Amino acid sequence: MPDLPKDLIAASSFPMILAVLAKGESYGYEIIKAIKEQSNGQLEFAEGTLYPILKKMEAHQWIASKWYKAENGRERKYYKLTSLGKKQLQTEKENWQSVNQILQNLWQLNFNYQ
Amino acid sequence: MPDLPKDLIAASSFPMILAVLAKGESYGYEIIKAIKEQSNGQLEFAEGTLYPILKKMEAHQWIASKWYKAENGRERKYYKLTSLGKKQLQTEKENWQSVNQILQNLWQLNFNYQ
DNA sequence: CAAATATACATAGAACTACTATGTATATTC
DNA sequence: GAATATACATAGTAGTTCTATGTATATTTG
Repeated sequence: MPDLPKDLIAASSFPMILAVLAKGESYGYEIIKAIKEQSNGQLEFAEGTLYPILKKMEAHQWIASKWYKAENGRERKYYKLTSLGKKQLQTEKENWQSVNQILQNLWQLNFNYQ
Repeated sequence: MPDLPKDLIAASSFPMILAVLAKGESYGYEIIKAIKEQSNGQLEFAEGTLYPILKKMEAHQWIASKWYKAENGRERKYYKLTSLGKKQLQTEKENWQSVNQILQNLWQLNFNYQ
């Protein structure tokens, strides 16, 4: 299967990451893994892609971070959704659903014309 | 309803325009109107947005254009899907459906946790 | 035990893209 | 005749993305 186009990955990155964090707080590396698993390997965010997004979300106050120490002593930066972030997740979802509905309707028309 | 984010509009522009042309050949201004109607006004491509996209699609040979003269004597540039374009429409659709499915699965998980 | 890999976070800047701003032009409406 | 709609077009600015590269430590492998 061909790689997904960059613009589509970019457009879905925010809703996707917010959705992962809605399941529970998580840290960068684990978020990457969760998305890879959820997409059966179709999507794999590089760290250099993910951390700027997390930084931006934090700047928007959609998420908040906190350092924790893992069992092996490693430091991990955990992110969790804020109430603002939950609202934004809802907004991202509605936006996506809107565009998706428009596309599905158009494709339905295409199908009917075939 | 708030405006849709630019990145989502950008990511969906190609599949959307290809889908409009799958219904039948059309010209620029009419494509803009078709999308506006199909989206109940949520989406409104500016000409400065549309024509570079059409140009790019033509460069990819997904569409072909031809000048026709309208009833009032005005020249119109009609675009139609090529067989390559039909394949690309299918690819765009599959890509979108892939990402959409990933998001819907994640949102389903979110819903179950609420 | 050393090398390789995995884990974990981070940022600069080059490359790329989008779309606004602006343009030309003619038909129609007010 | 002015305003608006219709019709097509492009340059270049602004913004964005993500690659490349970095630091660092734990674990696995040979």
